[in-house]
Amino acid sequence: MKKIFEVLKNVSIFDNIPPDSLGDALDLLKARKALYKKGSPVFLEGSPADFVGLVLSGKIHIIKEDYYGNRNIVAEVCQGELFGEVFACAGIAAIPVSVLAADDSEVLLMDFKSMFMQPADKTCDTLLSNLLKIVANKTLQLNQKIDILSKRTTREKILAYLSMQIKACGSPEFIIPFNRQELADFLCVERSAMSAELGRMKRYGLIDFKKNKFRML
Amino acid sequence: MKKIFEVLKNVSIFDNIPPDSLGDALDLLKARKALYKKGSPVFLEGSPADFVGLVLSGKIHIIKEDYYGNRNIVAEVCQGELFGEVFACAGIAAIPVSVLAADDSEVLLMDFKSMFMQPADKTCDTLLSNLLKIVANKTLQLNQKIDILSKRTTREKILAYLSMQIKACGSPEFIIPFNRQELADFLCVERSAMSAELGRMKRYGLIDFKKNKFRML
DNA sequence: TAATTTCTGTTGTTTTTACAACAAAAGAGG
DNA sequence: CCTCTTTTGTTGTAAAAACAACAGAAATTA
Repeated sequence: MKKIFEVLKNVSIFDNIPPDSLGDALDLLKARKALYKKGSPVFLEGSPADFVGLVLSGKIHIIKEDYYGNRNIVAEVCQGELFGEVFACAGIAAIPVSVLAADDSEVLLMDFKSMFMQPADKTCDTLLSNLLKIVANKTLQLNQKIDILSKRTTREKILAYLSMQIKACGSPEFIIPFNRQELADFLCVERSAMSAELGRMKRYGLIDFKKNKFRML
Repeated sequence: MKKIFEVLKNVSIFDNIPPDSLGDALDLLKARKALYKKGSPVFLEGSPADFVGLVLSGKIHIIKEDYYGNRNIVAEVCQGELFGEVFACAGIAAIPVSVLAADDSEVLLMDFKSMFMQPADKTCDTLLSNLLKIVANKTLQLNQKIDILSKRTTREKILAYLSMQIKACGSPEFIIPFNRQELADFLCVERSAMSAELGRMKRYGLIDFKKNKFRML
């Protein structure tokens, strides 16, 4: 349990909650730990939207599949990050995505319904306002993804994604968290076409890359 | 002022705020009314993200332009709907989109910063939790847009959009709120190509339409 | 109502992508 | 080290989209 607290200290939903109130907050949220093997489902599309997950270790992918089976990685959730909170907060019945463990992962499951039923409670108040900030930021992330997807050509999508990465890590050289297939899924383009386009961009002197290490020129 | 209250009654950010507290809430938010002519800017990209708008009448478009000038209508905001709240709640400095009046519009401008500085206030509490639900739902909307944009072909994008409309209005026959150019911008495809595709889909018996009235077959 | 402007549909050409099939490279396990 | 598997890059072909240019329809205004 001590290890959990170590992770929670750095999780923004618990910002401004004093360490000695953390246990209360977890009780309030009926928190419990669960383990998932790489590739196994955390939630399947259609599950009730009551529960929210916090990644204690490992990596979680939020996946949407269309009727042709094109996978779309909506988001990658890493240690200390939340998932499912949007569905819980929006008050919908079933989640419209699947959640899979991308690595062996430990997840803290929490019940958010309880949070909305305790007005004027200080801890609840803080959780609520932290949550608002988190959800708002997630919305901005989705906006970024829309920025990428609204580009017409594969090259523009790649450039939009890479520019985004540069901004995020502050350097023109960086390591992307996807392999080629995952990147293609994220950008919603064909892997082989993307690979070809990456090759052209390298020859053309726009970018350089080796495996997952990219550099803008 | 009475007319404003009439609109606010049905606005979900003021849900569960008793009518006699509404004035207090508006004071708290430093609300003031502003008028915008069709086509004129409400906020330009780069403006500070302190203010939030509520459409009292008319119609507002949230616009993002890429460096080639392809317009992308991120959202259409109608009477009784909020805009800019995500940027204010996320705590960023400048807004990354432009906001234009799509019609002559009345807007209620509010300062959200004040809301985060009044903990344990009942009205604030309610506003906060309403806001959370709103932002979460907006996130879901963006997810829907991503669902559309992640489709590879124009036809699939059109079908995804139309299916979405059917779900939203509960009938296979409906009127879309865009003209052809706006729809193309929303779907991030070429207008003429989309028009051609619509024609093919009609001839093929997939859909029927006349002007803005569509019907799925 | 006529003139003008805006919107929509059509068509041909060029560019880009999807698709498929395969080759090369990199990794994993024995 | 070799074999097997996975990942990545390459190429040719067919399909789709972007683009451009224009014609007809609809809406607006004088």
